[in-house]
Amino acid sequence: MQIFDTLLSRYGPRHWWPGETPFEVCVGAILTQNTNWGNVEKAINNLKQADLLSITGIALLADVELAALIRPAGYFNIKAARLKEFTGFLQQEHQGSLDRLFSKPWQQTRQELLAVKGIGPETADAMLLYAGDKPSFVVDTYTRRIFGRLGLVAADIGYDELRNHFMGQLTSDIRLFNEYHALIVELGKSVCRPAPRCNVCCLAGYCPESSRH
DNA sequence: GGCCAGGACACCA
DNA sequence: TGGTGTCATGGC
Repeated sequence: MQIFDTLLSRYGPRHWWPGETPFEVCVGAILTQNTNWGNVEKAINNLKQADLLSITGIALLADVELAALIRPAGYFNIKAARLKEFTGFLQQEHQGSLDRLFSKPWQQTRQELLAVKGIGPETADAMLLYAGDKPSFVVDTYTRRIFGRLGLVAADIGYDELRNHFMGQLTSDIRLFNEYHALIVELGKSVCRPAPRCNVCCLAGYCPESSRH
C-alpha cells in the first residue's frame, strides 16, 4: 500500500478507464494489446465516426471493413478477428448484452472470457475491472517490469502468480484495483523503459528481461 | 532508421 | 511444457 500511496500522491487519481461505455472499454481492451493507447484512440474514433461502435455494428461488419477502420491500432487483421469473436460470443451466449455477461459471479465470467479466442488474462481482467466493475486485479508488462526491478517479485513471474501477489495482499476493493493499475501504467509510461539490449548482462544472466531479447 | 507500445496465440522441440 | 516467431501501425 505504501507504493500505491506514493503513486497516488505523485500522479493523483487517474479516473480510468478512458472509455465512455462498458462496451467501448471492452473494445479498447482488445485494441490496446501490445499497442500504444494513442493509436487505439484513433481506431476507436474511426468506429465512432462510422457509427459502428456497438455489438451489432461490429458483428455485422465484414472482417476486412472492420480491419480497415481499426488499422491505426496495429495488428488490424488479428484484432478485427478478435473483436468479431468477442461480439459473436456476446450475441450467442448473452443475448448481445454486457449486463448479462457481468451479471453472474465474476470468477465465472472470467473463465468464459478466457475461453474466447483472442482474450487472454490481462484483457479479461481489464474487461472485468473497468467494464464490469468487478474486483479482478489487472497486471501488465509495466507491473511485471516495475515490481520485478524493485525486487518485490521474480522478474519472470507468471501472470496468475503476479496477480495473486496483489490480490492476496490488497483488500478486495474495486476502486483500489482500478486506481492501482492505472497508476502503475502511468508510472510505467513515464519512467520505466524496457531494459536496454546488453550482451554483457544478458549473457551473464543478470538482465531481468533477458528473455525478451 | 530503430525502438517501443496497457498481448495473445500458433508452432515446434 | 516452455521457448520462439508472428502479428503492424504510429510516435519519438
